[in-house]
Amino acid sequence: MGSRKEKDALFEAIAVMGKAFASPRRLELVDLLAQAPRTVDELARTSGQSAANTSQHLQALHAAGIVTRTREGTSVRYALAGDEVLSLWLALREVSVARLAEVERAAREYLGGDVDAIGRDELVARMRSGDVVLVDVRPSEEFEAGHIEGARSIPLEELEGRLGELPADREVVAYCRGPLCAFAPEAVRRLRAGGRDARRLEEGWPEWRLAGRPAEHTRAA
Amino acid sequence: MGSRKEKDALFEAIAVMGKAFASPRRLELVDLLAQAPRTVDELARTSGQSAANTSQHLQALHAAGIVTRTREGTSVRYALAGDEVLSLWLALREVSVARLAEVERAAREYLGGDVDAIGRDELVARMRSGDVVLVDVRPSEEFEAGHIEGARSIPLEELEGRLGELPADREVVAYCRGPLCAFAPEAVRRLRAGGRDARRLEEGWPEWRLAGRPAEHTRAA
DNA sequence: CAAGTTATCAAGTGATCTATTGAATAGCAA
DNA sequence: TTGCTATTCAATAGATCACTTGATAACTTG
Repeated sequence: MGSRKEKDALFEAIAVMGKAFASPRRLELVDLLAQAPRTVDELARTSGQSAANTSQHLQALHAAGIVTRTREGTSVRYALAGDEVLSLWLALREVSVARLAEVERAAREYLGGDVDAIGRDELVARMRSGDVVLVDVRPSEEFEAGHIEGARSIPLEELEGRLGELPADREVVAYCRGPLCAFAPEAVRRLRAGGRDARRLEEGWPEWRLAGRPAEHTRAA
Repeated sequence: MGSRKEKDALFEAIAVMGKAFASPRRLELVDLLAQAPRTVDELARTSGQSAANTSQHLQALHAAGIVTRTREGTSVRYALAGDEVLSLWLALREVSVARLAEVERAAREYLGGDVDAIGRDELVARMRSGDVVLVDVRPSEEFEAGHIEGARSIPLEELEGRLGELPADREVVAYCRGPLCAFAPEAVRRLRAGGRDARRLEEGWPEWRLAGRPAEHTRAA
């Protein structure tokens, strides 16, 4: 007890968890799983990498206890292992934005020009008074897996074709996967180009859910 | 904006932070720095690795924005970069204990048999009523850098020789670096062997400080 | 059962990471 | 300046990791 050898073994074991977060590909998978559980095939397609590679990374995440695995007929559905894991990922992301200038720079580059944002509480207040319409611009599967209460789903690609569905006299608030997701900023730009008054929600679905705000889950999380 | 290339760059940049937590040696350094700032030489000696290697790891941590560096005459003092970093480390450690059976096993092995623990609130209440004495069993430099209000410093190695300093009619509570530190459990065993009534505090100094509980900082953090 | 999907395995190659060694540099003190 | 200590640099060998390719296994459906 208490020896150097045992201490090394302990840190070695903890580093298994650290290593799981050491690959950009794996982080992208974690980020996708933070929205909704998915099959290997779906993950491979939306992250643009080969199925074999995706499967390997998912197994690494599984070995680190970060994701759970469920067989569903011919496919296997992976999901984040729990809310502690989700909040660990959000914390890692937040610290890296705060402390690494390169992350901040890459984020600005990826997101495009900044657009006006609205916070949680103001959104809730303005929804209650009915002068705002909330739009979830993520892919519809993610909306179906869970979304903010009262939101309607209009995936970004369909936005321009469905502008007519949105009342012209109300401000539109768009939200997406989170502060590092490009969907909502882009949606706001397109809405404005279409003559609407629009802002993005400061945060995304995972942050909202984790904060315990009103949400609707259509399928099991 | 919004392209695959830019998305990859973003995750690549975040993974820099993840990679910093991917090595057991670096985690040990972070864990030491969570107690108190230290010089390269001190870190190398207490972690039992070469100075060159320690320096390299510290540079990796610095590049990831996890530690800050200050020149002090002929030596360089490193410190954790902020409380967000500390809480990220604590979160990583906690999740790995919760989700990796191997970490839990290695911890049991390292800590030796379990000893009775006392929680924050009970400790505060019993200290107030004066029927408990709180002992910090970490090395004295760590105590000097900061400790729980009202604690007295008796480093583990000196404990047996200084048993006489402790009132025999009060229960002793020992605390150390945290739940994965072997000092406090070992101290409790030795105190009991010496005929004292003793328990360990459930948490360590970093958790206490981060929770905003009463603390004394003798030097700058 | 046969065909088709989905996921995993196995092997190999190039890239990255780790720890070591020995040398170089920066600051301090005599 | 000269010596001394603390830190960093540079080069290297060994280990580990990432991604590809091609084959295999699990399951569903016709």
